[in-house]
Amino acid sequence: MNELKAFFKKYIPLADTENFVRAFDVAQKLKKREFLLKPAQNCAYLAFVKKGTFRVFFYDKEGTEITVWFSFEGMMIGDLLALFQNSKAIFYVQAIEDSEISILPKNKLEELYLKNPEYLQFGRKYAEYVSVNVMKRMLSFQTKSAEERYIELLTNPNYMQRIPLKYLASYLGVTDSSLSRIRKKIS
Amino acid sequence: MNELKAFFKKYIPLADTENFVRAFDVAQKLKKREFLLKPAQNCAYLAFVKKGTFRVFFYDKEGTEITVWFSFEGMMIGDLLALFQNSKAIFYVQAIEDSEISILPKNKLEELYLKNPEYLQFGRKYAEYVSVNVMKRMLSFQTKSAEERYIELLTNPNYMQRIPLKYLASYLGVTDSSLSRIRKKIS
DNA sequence: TTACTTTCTTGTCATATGACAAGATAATTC
DNA sequence: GAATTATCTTGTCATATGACAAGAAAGTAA
Repeated sequence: MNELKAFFKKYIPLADTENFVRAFDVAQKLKKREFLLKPAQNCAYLAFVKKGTFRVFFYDKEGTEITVWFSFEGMMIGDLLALFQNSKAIFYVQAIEDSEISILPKNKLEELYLKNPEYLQFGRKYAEYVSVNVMKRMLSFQTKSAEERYIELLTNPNYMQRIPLKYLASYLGVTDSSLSRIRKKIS
Repeated sequence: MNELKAFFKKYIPLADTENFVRAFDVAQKLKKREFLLKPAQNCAYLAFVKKGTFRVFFYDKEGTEITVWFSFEGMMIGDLLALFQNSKAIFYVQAIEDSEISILPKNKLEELYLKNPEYLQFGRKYAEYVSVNVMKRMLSFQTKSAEERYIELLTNPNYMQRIPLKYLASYLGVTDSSLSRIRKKIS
């Protein structure tokens, strides 16, 4: 549970994380390519990545896979769009490597809220944390070229060493041939 | 206060909005082009637009104005990136027309939290609401062309009739000459 | 009105990217 | 190891967009 405590300490400071962290289910394993979630499924939970890598993606109207988000160990993963809208899952969530997660079911979370209103802060802080991340990513789309966005990722070995180019390309908003050319140009 | 109640009813259902809405300060007027906020200022509040139009913008490294967001009457406005990060303002918030706002100061909000833990849900629901909006805008950048994004806006007369092309252009992530050409092509 | 400022359009040229296709390279499975 | 699949690179061509500049149109103020 130490990784989880570290996550909260870093991103979502709470007065008492101990009990909160216990609300997560025991770890669960997923093989490479296995799905944690598919569209239309019930997604009333958040998952914490203990090991491995996940991606969130969907198919656009042309049938092309669009990767929206990645999560590496120490981060949360889920269909946040659905979670925050209280809808069924919209995206696929898939393990890119053999992975291990702990799940925090929504109903357990609500039990905690009743026990201790201080935990109500979790929901707010987490949503604010997500907002900030998505805003930054949106701004990078609005103001930077694919090349600049790629260069930003270069500093993070997780993206460079663990994510296949084709996933990275759609995450950056370009085709894989374009990203391949960008790569060539930079090196 | 009816517009405010309508906002909460529509976007952030709370058991009791009455007292919550009273926490907003009395209306305040801003002339066209006037600033509600500038970078580095204290932004410990959220504003509700009773009348008029606002935009959130900044200058990129080339010195070009980039408009990040618009708000029309019935919507909230503020430097949410700063608000959620507890930092000083990062963006300019400017009235595009003569406008009227009501401010909800953060400290008043916190008083309410103590009075009634139910209000703690506001912070979460608002941040989730913002997340969803920003995610959708991010997805539209990731998967759509400037032309498609512009076509989406066509259905909303607020954007078409009240926002100068040059603001719209940077909001869509293109130059104003490009947007002018897109417009021509469509008509 | 007249002058001035702001906003929008258009022209030219260079470049980035997409679509599509063919191969090359690497990884996985049997 | 061989076969198969997955991943990445490269070529060609068409198009969208940016940079820059000039001018038209609309709005604002004296």
